[in-house]
Amino acid sequence: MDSPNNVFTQYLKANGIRQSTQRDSILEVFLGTEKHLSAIELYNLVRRRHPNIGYATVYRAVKVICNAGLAEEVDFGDGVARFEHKYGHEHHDHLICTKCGKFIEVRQPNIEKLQEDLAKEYRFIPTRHKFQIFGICKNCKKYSP
Amino acid sequence: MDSPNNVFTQYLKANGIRQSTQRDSILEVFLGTEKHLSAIELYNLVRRRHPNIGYATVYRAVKVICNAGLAEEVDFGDGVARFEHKYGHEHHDHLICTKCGKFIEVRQPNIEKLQEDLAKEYRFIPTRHKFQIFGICKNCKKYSP
DNA sequence: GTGTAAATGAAATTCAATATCAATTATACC
DNA sequence: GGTATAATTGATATTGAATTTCATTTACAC
Repeated sequence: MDSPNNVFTQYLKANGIRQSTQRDSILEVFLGTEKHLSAIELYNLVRRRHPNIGYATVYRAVKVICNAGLAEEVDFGDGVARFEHKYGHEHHDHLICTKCGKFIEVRQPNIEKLQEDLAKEYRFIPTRHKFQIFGICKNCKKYSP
Repeated sequence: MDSPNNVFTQYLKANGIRQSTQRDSILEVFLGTEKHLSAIELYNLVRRRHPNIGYATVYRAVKVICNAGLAEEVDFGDGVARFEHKYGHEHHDHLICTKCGKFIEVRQPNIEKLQEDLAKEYRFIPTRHKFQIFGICKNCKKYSP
């Protein structure tokens, strides 16, 4: 099967990385969220189940999960690395409100075309992209005309 | 006239910020480069002329220059904030090689259209965007087939 | 089971970003 | 031009996330 857990196990085996109770729990908790979590936020969630887990363990596990292709880092420009897992998510981009900090996930298939065009022109092999639009969301617009 | 120096002076006046020898020099040195500089890199350049200038002064000046609309922050995902001035530059996006770290500036006017479409759909007022494509540049491709 | 190499968790370190504060300097007003 | 005062400067300290270190524990190949 192609469940995230199988993908993860296979990735670990293929790279000589051992399975561990902690890392499995971290992945499980991570997949159970639908948020963009920083390492510390995920650490705090995992600690509910494993009060003795160390921050470094969570920090390292997130890196492994990203390398396994199950998550990716997103950056909203506030100096904190956040991570979103890809289970049940298509790729998407973000509208980021510079007033309240909220972000909206958006899908824009046409951007793939732009990426291909640029890549071809520069003989560049693209692996991923980030497209972020900064501005004022409709709520913030309302309260400061 | 509309020279960067005039824009800067006007911005300062309009916002009750004083003119200073140091800040003027920082702007001058910054505009004289064509690179994406971190605050420390710019600091080291400015120090050639002003050996006694403090890092904090450069750091603060860069923020003011950005607020004046003369530069913007770019982020290549390495944890260091870099700045590029806009004098003689149109807006552009970046192809970033994940192997050698080099980046290519690209212009892609169609992306403005995408931004407008998304903004309209979500009633979002966009002020700027970042579009980054990560991948392997043609040089790195050559040396690792 | 046993040996060994990887993983863990606590703590220390690093480093950019940012804040603090006394001394200095630019500007508005006289 | 002189003066008051509020912003700027530069040295230094602080913050906070990211990352490293290392002794102990654990997974797993044999």
